[in-house]
Formats: sequence, structure tokens, C-alpha cells
Amino acid sequence: MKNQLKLLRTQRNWTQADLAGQLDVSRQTINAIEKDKYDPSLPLAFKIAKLFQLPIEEIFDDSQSM
Amino acid sequence: MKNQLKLLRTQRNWTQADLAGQLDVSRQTINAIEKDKYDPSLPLAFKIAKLFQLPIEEIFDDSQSM
DNA sequence: CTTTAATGTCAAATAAGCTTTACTTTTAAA
DNA sequence: TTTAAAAGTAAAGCTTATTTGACATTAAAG
Repeated sequence: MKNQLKLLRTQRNWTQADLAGQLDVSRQTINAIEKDKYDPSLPLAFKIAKLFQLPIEEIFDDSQSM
Repeated sequence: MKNQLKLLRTQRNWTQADLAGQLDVSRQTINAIEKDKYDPSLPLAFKIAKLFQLPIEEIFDDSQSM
């Protein structure tokens, strides 16, 4: 599943560690999601969407997965 | 995390097994999500949203979680 | 060029999502 | 009221998400 996390983060001049801090997850989790190692849990996806004030569908894109 | 899965399903007169079949998951997975035993993965949430043609935020509600 | 912050990655451990099998309880209809 | 379908539940096992800790690579600024 592709996502816009890196774009949204860098637009705000946040480091992976900054974003991780705001979301209460580890820096490695942010890195893994940005690098498409795995998808976030649904609750984490909600938290991300809320932080960026965007619908989940505008941040994550499942068009090829499953 | 609360969700509208049971409502959406019963509105269509689908059994848990029907829905599970369309989503390619087990009947127990549908039951567990409806009974709030756990949250679906993000890819499954996308699949559910696509099936019901609704935004994820209109099916799932994280207002109290995390 | 060198230092330092940021990013990438890996391994081991734990937690959460999901499956299968199997059984019990509820619902509803004949 | 019996029967069958649907829903609920539970255990064991597998997969994926997340953490921590550690180390390597990249970038960018002095």
C-alpha cells in the first residue's frame, strides 16, 4: 500500500523522529511505513489522518494491494 | 474502535459468512470486528470501505481509541 | 574534508490481526 | 416445537505490526 507520509512530513520540515514523537510510535515505525515495509494499524492510520487533517484515503492508497 | 459493519451488512441482508466471502476473510474475522474484539488491518479496512462505497471514516470511528 | 543530524536497515522480542477447527447459543421459519 | 441457519466463542497456530537497540549510510553545513 502506497502512502504520502514522506511528502506530508517533509512539506512540514519534520524529521521522522519528529513525526514519530507526535504519533507516539518509534522512529523505525515511521521509516518502515514510508519505505513501504508494512502498513500501519487502522488506529495509527486514523491518528496520522487526524494529525495531517486529511481523509485516510488521501494519505494511503490501496489500489494495488490484496 | 467502533464500527458500522453490522448495520451496513444487515441493511443488505448479508450474513457474516456472505460478507466474509466477499472480503476473502474468515467468518470469525467479521464476527470479531463486529463484536469489537479487534480492529481490521488497514488493507482490510480499505477493502470494506470499497465494498460499501463509503469513506473509512464513515465506517470506523476512532474517537476513543489510542 | 569532517562532523553531526537524519535516514536506512537488521535482529530479536512482543503484541495484534487473522485462520482453522470445533463447539455452543440464538434466531427464525417450517 | 423441532430443525437448520446464523451468530457467538475459544484455542492453537501463523503472519504482520511495532518496539528496542544497535549500527551503517546519506546529507548537509561548518
